[in-house]
Amino acid sequence: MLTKEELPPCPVATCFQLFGNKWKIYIIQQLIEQPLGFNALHRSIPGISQKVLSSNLKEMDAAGLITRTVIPETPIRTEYALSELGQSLMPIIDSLVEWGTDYQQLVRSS
Amino acid sequence: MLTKEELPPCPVATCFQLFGNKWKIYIIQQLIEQPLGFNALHRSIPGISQKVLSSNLKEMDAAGLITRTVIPETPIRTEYALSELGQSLMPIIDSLVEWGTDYQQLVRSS
DNA sequence: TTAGCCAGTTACCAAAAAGTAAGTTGTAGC
DNA sequence: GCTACAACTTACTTTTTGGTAACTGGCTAA
Repeated sequence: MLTKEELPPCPVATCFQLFGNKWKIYIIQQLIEQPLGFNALHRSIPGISQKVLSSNLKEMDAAGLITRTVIPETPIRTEYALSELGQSLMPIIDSLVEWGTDYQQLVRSS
Repeated sequence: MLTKEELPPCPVATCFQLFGNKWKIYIIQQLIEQPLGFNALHRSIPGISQKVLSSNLKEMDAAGLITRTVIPETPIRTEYALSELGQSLMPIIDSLVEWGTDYQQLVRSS
């Protein structure tokens, strides 16, 4: 979670700080389906670099949106999953998908 | 509205292209209250520069989210207002405000 | 005629975000 | 000992975005 000092006064700005870029939303969308390891996540999001994936995962973990679990299998794996807080974003994601889909149809039919 | 070529395949990416930065959301939030002229809008959003306001308004007008009306009063004014499409974003804004507020309370109480 | 308001634009600079590609650590199987 | 895989990190460059501040141009009221 953010500290009180990092928290913007505006609720919407808070949202943007936490998940206001396309990569974070894509990561959340992937993790809705199932928990994934780093490389699996990397493969499932076309175009993202390892560097950007890594930094976004760190920020989302710090924000409390996802969990990072090291699994002592062989080879050792790291599993990223949505936290409860992350799950609570699903209605927002859903409404974005719905609105975006409607807009696409509007454009395509014009 | 965007053209078919500018439209990303992913609905969420479409959303980000149209209103995926804090300034655009702030602009929409201001215009929910009432239509505003350029300078009034500029004064009502602390920290935004005229340049960035101007370019964001252009993009949002092109996307069909807002309307731009020149009013032949003296002095001549330009009025920016939410279009019907822009109004349809209100549920998303509302859910962002709600989620952001909840998160803020979580942080403040921890 | 000069000062002021509205609605911007322009040129230039700084900061933030993202892309590229190679390197690192650790473990395991052959 | 070599190869492979998972999970990253690092150094460097490019692109995008945003900020500063000054300027334009139409109109008006004193």
